[in-house]
Amino acid sequence: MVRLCLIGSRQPFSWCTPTDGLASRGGTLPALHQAGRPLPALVGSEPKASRSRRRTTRHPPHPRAAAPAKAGLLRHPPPSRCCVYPGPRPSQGLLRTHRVKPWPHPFPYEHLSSPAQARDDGREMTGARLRFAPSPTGLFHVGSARTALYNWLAARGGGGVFVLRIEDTDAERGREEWVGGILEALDWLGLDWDEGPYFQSQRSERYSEAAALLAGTGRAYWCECTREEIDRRAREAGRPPGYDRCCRDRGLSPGPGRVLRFATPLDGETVVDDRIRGSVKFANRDIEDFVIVRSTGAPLFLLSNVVDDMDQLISDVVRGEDHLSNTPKYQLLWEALGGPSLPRFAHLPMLVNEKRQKLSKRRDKVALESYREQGYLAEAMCNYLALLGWGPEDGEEVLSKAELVEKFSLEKVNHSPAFFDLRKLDHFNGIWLRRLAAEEFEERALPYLERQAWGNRFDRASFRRLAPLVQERVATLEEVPAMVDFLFLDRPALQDRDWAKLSGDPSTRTVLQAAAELYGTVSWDAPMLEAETRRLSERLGRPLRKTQAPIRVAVTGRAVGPPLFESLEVLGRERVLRRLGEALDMLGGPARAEEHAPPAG
RNA sequence: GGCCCCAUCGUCUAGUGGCCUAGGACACCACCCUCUCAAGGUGGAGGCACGGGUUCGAAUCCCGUUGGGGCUGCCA
Repeated sequence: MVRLCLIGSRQPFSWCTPTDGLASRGGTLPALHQAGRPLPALVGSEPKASRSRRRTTRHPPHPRAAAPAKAGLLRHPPPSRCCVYPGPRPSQGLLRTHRVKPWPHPFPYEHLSSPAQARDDGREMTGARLRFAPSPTGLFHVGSARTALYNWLAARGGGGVFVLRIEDTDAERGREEWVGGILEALDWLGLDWDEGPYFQSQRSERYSEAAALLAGTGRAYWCECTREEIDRRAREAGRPPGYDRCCRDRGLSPGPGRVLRFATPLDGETVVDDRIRGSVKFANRDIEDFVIVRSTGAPLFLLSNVVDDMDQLISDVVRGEDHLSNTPKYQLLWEALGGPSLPRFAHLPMLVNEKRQKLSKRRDKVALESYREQGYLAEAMCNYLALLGWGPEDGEEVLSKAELVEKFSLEKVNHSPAFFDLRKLDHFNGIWLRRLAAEEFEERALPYLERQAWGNRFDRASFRRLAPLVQERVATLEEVPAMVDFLFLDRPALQDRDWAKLSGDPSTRTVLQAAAELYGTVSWDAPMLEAETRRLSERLGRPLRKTQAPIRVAVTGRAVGPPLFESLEVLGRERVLRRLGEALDMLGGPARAEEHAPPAG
C-alpha cells in the first residue's frame, strides 16, 4: 500500500498496490529493442467475441473496445479500486500548501485492469478507455479541470474506464507538490478515476525501449545540432525557423548532447479524424523531425504520451485543441511503433481570457484552488465548466454531475473557444449554495468562519440560527463571514460609508433613542421586534425601511445583511442595547430627543 | 513566415436547408415583491463578421475575405 498524505485533508489518499498473484514486472514485458520488430500491443487487438459482451452504447465502440485482457500482464485482476478514500471524504477544509510524500514512489504498473474489472464495480462497460493526463508543472488549471471533467463525463456516460496519468517526464519543471494538487483537485470536483495514477517518471524503461525500437528501425535518428545552430542555419538560408533534417542521414550513434529525432515521412499526408472537428489533413512534409528523447536520455511528451496510450489501452483521447497540431506526430509515432488501431480523438475548444487568448498561468487567474478558496462549490464549478464548450439541447443549464453524465455528448461539443465568465459562475454558485441542505451549508461555511480573526468568540449555535437567511443571500462561501460577523465581534465592524450616511442624517439620533427605549422592554423575538418596530416607525412618521436602516448600521455595522429582526433576536437584547448606546455616544452632540420625541403614550 | 483550428446577442450557448420575425442562460435596464441586501416574478434592449456562390428557400452547404486563436521547444 502506497500512501500519500495530503496535508490539509483529514484523510490520506491511498491507492492499493497488488499484493497477490500478479505477473512479475519486467519478465513479461515484450522485448522491444530488437531492430525491425514492431512494438507489440500489451493486449490483444483482436476482440474475442466470447468475452466481449457488447453493450448498447451511445457512441460506436472503438475497434479495441471491449477487447479482453490477453494472457500475460493482465492475467490477474487488479485491485477493485485503484484510488480510494478510506472512509468519509475530506472535509471542505481550505487548501493549504500541501506536500506529497514520498515521491517518486513505486509505480503501480501492474494495475492495468480489463474492462471486465470495472464492470465488477457495478458499472456498465463498453470498454472505452479514457485518460486524463496532466503534467504537474503548476497549480491545477481550470482548463485542465474542464478537460478532466469532459473525459470523466464521456467515460461515465458510456460505461468506460477513466484513467489518471501524471505526465511528469520533465524533471526540471515537475514538482511533487503539484501532483498532490492534481489529486486533491480531482477529488474536490468528484472526478474519481478507475485506474492510476500512473506516473511517467516510473516508466522510463518503457520509453527507452520504444526509442530504441524507433532508432533501430530507422524511424528515428540521433542529432547533435543545438538550437542555436538550427536557428542560425535557417536564418542564413532565409528559411522559416525550424529543423532542417541536417543529421537525418549522418548515421550518428547516441552520445552526449545528442537528441533522438523522429524521421517524419517526406511526402504523403496524415489525416486526423476528430470527433469534434471532423477530418483534419496535415501534409507530412510540414511536420518537422521532432525530438522524442532529450540529450539526457529522458523521453519527451510526444513519445511517452503515445507509448502510454498504447500500453494503457486508451481508446479515446480527449484533450485541448492546443494538441491538435501534435496529433499527426502522435499518429506517425503510433504507426512507427506498430501500434494497433489508433484511438479516437476529440479536441476540445480552448478556454480563453477576455482578450480571447489561451488561458495562461502567468497572466490569468486559472488556479482551480483559488476558486475553491473563494468559496465556490465543486457542484457549481463542474456545472459551469461543463457549459463551457457544450450546451444541453433542452436548455436546462442547472445540472448535477449525474444529469451531466446523462446528457453530455462529445459529439455535441462546440468548436470555438470559450471565455471563463466569473459572473455566470457566481450565478451558478448561488444556485448550488441555495440547494444545499441547511446542515450542509453550515458545514461548508464553517472553515470560512473559523479562519476569521474572531478567535474563540465564534459560536456555531448562533451562526446556525442565522445560517438559512445567510444562505440565500451569498454567492460564495467567502461572503458568509461578513454577513454574520456582528454576532462574534465585541463591537460591530462599522463600515465607513454606511456610518457616514447615518451620522450625516439628523433623524438618526431620534430613531436610535426611540429604538433603545423600545428594545428595553419589548418581548425578545423577531416577530415581536418587527411588529413593535413597525409601530415605532408609524409613530415617527417614516417608512419602516428608513427606520431599520440606522438600527441595522448601529447594531451590525453594515447597511446590508440578513433580515434585521432575526439578527437582533440572535444577538440578544443586552448587546443590542449596548450597541445602540455606543452609536448614540458616537453621534455625540446634544440630546434632542425632546424635539422629535413621539407624543407620550 | 509556415501549418492548423475557429467565427450566432457584451458573455456562455440552442440551432445540422424551410418549424427562425434566431430560442435559452449570465450580465444589463425597467417594473413587481420587499425591513436592507439577495432570491423570486414580469417585461425590455441586444446577435447569425463580411462578400460571393449553390438552392424555390441558407445562421445552417461551398468558395473567398477579414478577424481571432493554436502549434511551429531538449514544455506538456
